[in-house]
Amino acid sequence: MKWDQLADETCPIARSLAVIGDRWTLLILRDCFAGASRFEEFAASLRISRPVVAARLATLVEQGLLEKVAYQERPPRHQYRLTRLGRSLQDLMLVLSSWGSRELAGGGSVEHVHTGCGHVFEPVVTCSHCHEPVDVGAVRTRFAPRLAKPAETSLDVTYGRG
Amino acid sequence: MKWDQLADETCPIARSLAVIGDRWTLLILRDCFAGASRFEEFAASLRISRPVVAARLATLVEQGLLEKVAYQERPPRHQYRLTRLGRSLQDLMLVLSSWGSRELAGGGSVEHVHTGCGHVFEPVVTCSHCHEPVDVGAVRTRFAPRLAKPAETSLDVTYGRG
DNA sequence: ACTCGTCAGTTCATAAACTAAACGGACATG
DNA sequence: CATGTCCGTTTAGTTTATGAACTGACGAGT
Repeated sequence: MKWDQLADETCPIARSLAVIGDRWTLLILRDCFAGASRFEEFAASLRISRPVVAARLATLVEQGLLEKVAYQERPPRHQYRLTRLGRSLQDLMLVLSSWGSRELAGGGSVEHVHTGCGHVFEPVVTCSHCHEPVDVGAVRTRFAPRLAKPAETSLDVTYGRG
Repeated sequence: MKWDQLADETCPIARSLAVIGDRWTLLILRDCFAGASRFEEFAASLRISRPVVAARLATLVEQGLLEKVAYQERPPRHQYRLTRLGRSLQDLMLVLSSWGSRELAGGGSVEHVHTGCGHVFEPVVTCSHCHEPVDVGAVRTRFAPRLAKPAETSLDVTYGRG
């Protein structure tokens, strides 16, 4: 499988990763959520090579996660801003941040404040039907019936085989 | 910044990506959640080069997300199974899958069933304090006070500058 | 006018990562 | 003894990323 064929996969995880699965893309988006908007900010924050910053920003604009907005004409200057689609990754960023803080060495160096209630919080993934937190192991994933097809390997199983 | 320095960052998103930010790692983990456990299953499912499959599985074992368990001695055969740490990525996988289904072309080709209530559901990220869904834009991220330090660029802002 | 600095990239040569294809060993089957 | 399966490794070639330097448009200072 080539990287750029991933977008054509049926699996939504594969399609998501085709957009944000690049090594640096989520770090660029993190900086966007943190308020960064200019080329030099991303380059300084990530300390990766400038061609890569330029390439990633270009594809993010192309994919509609960021938009390039001119804020002055002379000299031409613009900022990269999150679109609605880009902002829709907030849930993912929260869960990713929370996982790293909870599970990895280094601990929780950042806090998230819910402006709705004003408190520091951790994201809790709940069920849209019963509103209870979704416990580890309490999920089965299957092909949606309308698209069911003979799969190469069945996905209609829980994890852990033996 | 080099890829392998990411694990030493303060930011939990950077540290998370040091573990799962590789191009293929989340696809391998997806297959694990779907029940895959053997080398040939991963190689067939991902259709990426076998050395990369071997390398990714090895680092996942090293990082403690998978464990390599012998299931027969002669010939020596083993399976890769999710550890507790690996299973703790369930939330992330759900949110990633849901985002792809909702926001990207291709639609929702898989469904998640919550075995707690028995219904098909979408993951909803809620606030651990007030239990309300966390709306887009309703989050501020800041350095945790005990680790507050003069940041190169302040992270204590919401997204969208101008 | 001349030099310096900022911003947003691009170009270039080199270094790292990935790739397909073939090979290896340890066994099982026929 | 030949073939097949499983789990990789080796090899050689291609792709991608890297740091460093460069371009170009402009503004500020002298």
